[in-house]
Amino acid sequence: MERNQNIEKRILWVAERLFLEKGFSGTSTTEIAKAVGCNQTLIHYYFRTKEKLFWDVFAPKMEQVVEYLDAPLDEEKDFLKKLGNIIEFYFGMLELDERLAPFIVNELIMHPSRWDMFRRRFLRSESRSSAFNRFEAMVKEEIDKGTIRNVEAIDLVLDIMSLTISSFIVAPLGFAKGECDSDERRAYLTGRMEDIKALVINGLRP
Amino acid sequence: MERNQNIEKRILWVAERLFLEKGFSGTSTTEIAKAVGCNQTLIHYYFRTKEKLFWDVFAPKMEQVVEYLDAPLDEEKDFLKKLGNIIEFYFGMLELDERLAPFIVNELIMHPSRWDMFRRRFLRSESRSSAFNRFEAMVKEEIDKGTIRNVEAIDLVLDIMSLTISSFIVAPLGFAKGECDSDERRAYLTGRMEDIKALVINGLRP
DNA sequence: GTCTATAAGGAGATAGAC
DNA sequence: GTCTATCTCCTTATAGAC
Repeated sequence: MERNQNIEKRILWVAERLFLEKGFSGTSTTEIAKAVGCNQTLIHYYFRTKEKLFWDVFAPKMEQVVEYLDAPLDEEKDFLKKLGNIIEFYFGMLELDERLAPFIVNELIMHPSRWDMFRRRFLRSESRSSAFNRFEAMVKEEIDKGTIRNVEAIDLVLDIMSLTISSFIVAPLGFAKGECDSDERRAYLTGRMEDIKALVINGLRP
Repeated sequence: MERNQNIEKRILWVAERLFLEKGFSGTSTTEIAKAVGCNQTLIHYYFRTKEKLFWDVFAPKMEQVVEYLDAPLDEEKDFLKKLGNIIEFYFGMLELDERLAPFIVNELIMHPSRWDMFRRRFLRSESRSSAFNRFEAMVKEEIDKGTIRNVEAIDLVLDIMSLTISSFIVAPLGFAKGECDSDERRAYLTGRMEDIKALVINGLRP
C-alpha cells in the first residue's frame, strides 16, 4: 500500500536517480520500472514518452538553478571576494551531488539542443535582472575602476564553470594520487577549488 | 574492386569516424558496416567484438598523442612563453578535428576505465622522460627562481586542459553570439585561446 | 573472405483486459 | 490505475554455406 501510493512521484524520483547515474540514453524505461517496482507500461501511461519523462524530471531543476545563481552576487562588496564566493558557490552546488557534473556535460554533448532553453534563460539580454546581466555590469564597473584587467564577462563565467565542472569530472578518475575514497575526494576537490580561486583572482589583475 | 580491397582498413577508418561523431555506445556495428558497404558480420570476422574494434582504432592514436606532448616543451626558453606555446599546441591539436574534444570527454565520463592506460602513461613517474615529468621539473625550477607563484604542476596541466577542452565543447553551442558558422567558430576559439593564455599566465604571477 | 540466416536479447510504445 | 500480451525495431554475435 505505502509503496504503491504516488507511483507517479516515485517514477520521477527513480528516473532522476537513474538519469543522473547513467544518462538519458543509458537508462531504459524497463530499468526505471524495475527499480520502482512497477510495470514498464505504467511509465508510458503516466508520461507517454521517455523524452517527456526526462523533461518532467529536469525542467523544474533547471528553473531552480537559474534562480539560485543570483545568490552569490549579493554576498560581498569587494568584487574579487565576490568572485571567490561565486567559485565556492559553484563548487558547493556540484558537491551536493557528485553525479551532477558528469551528467550535465554528457547531456550537453549528446543532446545540445536540450540546453537551448536553459542557455537562453541564463543569458537573456532583455532583462537586466538575470544573474548573468548583473554579473556583466559588475565586471564592467570593475574594469572602469581599474581594479581588474579588461575581460569579457562571458569568458570569465566560462572559465569559472569549465574549471569547476572539470574538477568534478576528473576527481573520480583518481587523477590526484591513486584511487579516491570519499575523504580523499573531498580533500582533492577543496584543493582544486583553492587553486582555481587563486588562478582566476590572480589572473584578473590589471 | 578498388573499394573491396583492404576492407579491414576501411572498417577501421569508418569506425574511427563514426565513434568520433556519435561515441562508442551511439555507434552500432550494423551502421559501420553500412557505411563501409559490407556485411555486418564481416566486422566481427575481423575484430571479433565491438570493444576490440574500438581499441584497435584508438590505442595507436593515444600512443601518438603521448609522444606528441613532448614537442611544445622544447620550443622556448622563457617559461611563460613556453606555457603560451603549450596552450596554443593543445588548441591546435583539438582544432585538427572538432569532434575530438566532445568525444574525449564523453568517453571519459561513460567509460572511465578505458583511460587508465592513457593516464598512467601520461603521468608515469618512473621515467623522468615523460612529458609530464619534464613539465613538472620546469615548474619547480620556476617556483624556486621566484618567477611564478607556488603551484602544483598537475593542477596547472588540469587547468589548461579543462579550459582548452571546454572551449571546444561550448563552441558548437553558439554560446558566443547566436549560431556559429565555421569562420565565426574559428574566431571564437581564437578569442577563447587568447583569454585562456592571459588568464593562466597572469594567474601564475607570484 | 564474404555471404545468408538466425540466435538471443533489449529497446520504446500500444491495445485491451481487468 | 495497473496489468498481460504483443508489436516493431534494433542491437551484438555466431553457425555454416559458398
